[in-house]
Amino acid sequence: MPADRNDAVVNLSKRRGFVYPSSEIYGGTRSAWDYGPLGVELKENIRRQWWRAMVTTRDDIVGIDSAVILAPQVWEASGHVATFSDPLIECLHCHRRWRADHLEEEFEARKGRPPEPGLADVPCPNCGTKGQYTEPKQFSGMLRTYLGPVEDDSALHYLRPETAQGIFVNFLNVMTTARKKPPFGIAQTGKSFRNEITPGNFIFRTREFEQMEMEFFVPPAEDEKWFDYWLEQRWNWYVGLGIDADNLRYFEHPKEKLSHYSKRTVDIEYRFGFGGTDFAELEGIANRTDFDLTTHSQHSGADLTYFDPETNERYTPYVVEPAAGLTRCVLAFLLDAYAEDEAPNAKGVLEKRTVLRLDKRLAPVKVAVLPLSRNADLSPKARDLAAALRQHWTVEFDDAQAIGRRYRRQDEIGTPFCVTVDFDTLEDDAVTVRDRDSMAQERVSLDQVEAYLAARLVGV
RNA sequence: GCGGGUGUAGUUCAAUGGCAGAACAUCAGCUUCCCAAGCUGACAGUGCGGGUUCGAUUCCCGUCAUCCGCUCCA
Repeated sequence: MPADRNDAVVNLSKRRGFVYPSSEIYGGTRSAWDYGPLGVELKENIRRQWWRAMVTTRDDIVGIDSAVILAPQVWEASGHVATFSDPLIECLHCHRRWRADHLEEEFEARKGRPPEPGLADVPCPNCGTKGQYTEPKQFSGMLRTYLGPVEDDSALHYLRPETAQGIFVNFLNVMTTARKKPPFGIAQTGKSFRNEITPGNFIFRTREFEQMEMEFFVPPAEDEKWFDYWLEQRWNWYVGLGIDADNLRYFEHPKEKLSHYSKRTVDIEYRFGFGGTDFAELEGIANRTDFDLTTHSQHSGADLTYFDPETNERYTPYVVEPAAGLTRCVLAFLLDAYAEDEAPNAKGVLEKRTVLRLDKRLAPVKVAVLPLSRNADLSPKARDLAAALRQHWTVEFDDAQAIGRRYRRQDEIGTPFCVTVDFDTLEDDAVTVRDRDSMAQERVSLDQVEAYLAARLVGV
């Protein structure tokens, strides 16, 4: 049911306020999506868990928040201006589009001879027509903007296509001010922008998206050891937050298709199940070698080497980079949490129940306070309780319509606990706490509710 | 960007060259109401722009969005 599940999740996202089409009242723009009240909570909870796992619970990684718009020289040095664009050609006969370099290489490879320049003999893989293509057109993956009053070349700047470069250019700053030495890491989350040819599959591929990247600087000889370490760490992070391991897999990039900076790249893929995709990339772990620090050193003139006083050696650190898509994580966690089971209704008939089995740490709302009915005696008590709990967690108060309906509403957005104030509460000062997954209820005295929930909401 | 499909309440679907309907959802109210119950009521729609026509949601053109494919890899 992956296709149905995906439709259901897209639908739920809109209906309950996780994700909306961007600029919807003007017809929408396909480049991006907006995150609603629940979506922003989920996204920030994912970010918080990542930051906690990568930064605050470790003494070898620190965080930064660099600018989206960096000096244009950064992107020239990083190789993005040169290589982050593809030569696209179109067959004049069938109008299919191809990457000129790929077409040439594959054709020559089949003939078993070294590449010759030109596409004169190369047949269109679709219709077979030989050599009839438009001129190659450079399609840049970077978004441009012009800073200042004059739109000329000197004002041209780029929106970052990855957060990583903001880390590399701050390598010296961080190393000296945070007093770190390799192996150590610098982490950053934030927006990145890519002029994707085709955005699509809901929030999977958008032109504006969020990343969670960490650059781990290590002695050159230790790169492979740390690469394996992060491969395992990152897998465990997903599984630890509830992703079904059967829906994850590693994908080793073939050597000949590696990015310009990479010695080895392994993706962690999730079974998104969209359209033509089955598994698709959630996070890429790359061995960027000393490529970035070396090139920035050459272009800027800054010395980006590290001198190790213990071994008396000077070296340019190698970099192992786990780069995750935060917005893709939102989608993966939503898809993986979505479940339908059965629960009896008021008449004892089994009915479908939709429930997001999100990890408690990720759930957008932790507790819902629900007076059994809208009643002058119950409401004040329930509101006071909600206000008290709100000091610690995200809390919803809901007294509209039947109690069963309200439980289901909370199930659908993944709220782990519902606290019900009923007429007995007025006598015994106790409330009912209901668990999302088991639907089991427990009577807890009012002065114990906070402690009861705190014990079950650790690490949020 | 190219080829093909699709655009009707929040959602899922009807209908029509001449007043656009339903279900569910939402909101208000009633029933001491613990798992989507019942009853009453309310809000709410032809993606946008142009053309043909006395009249267009319906036919035509454009545009925007979306789905499938080529390509993009967080």
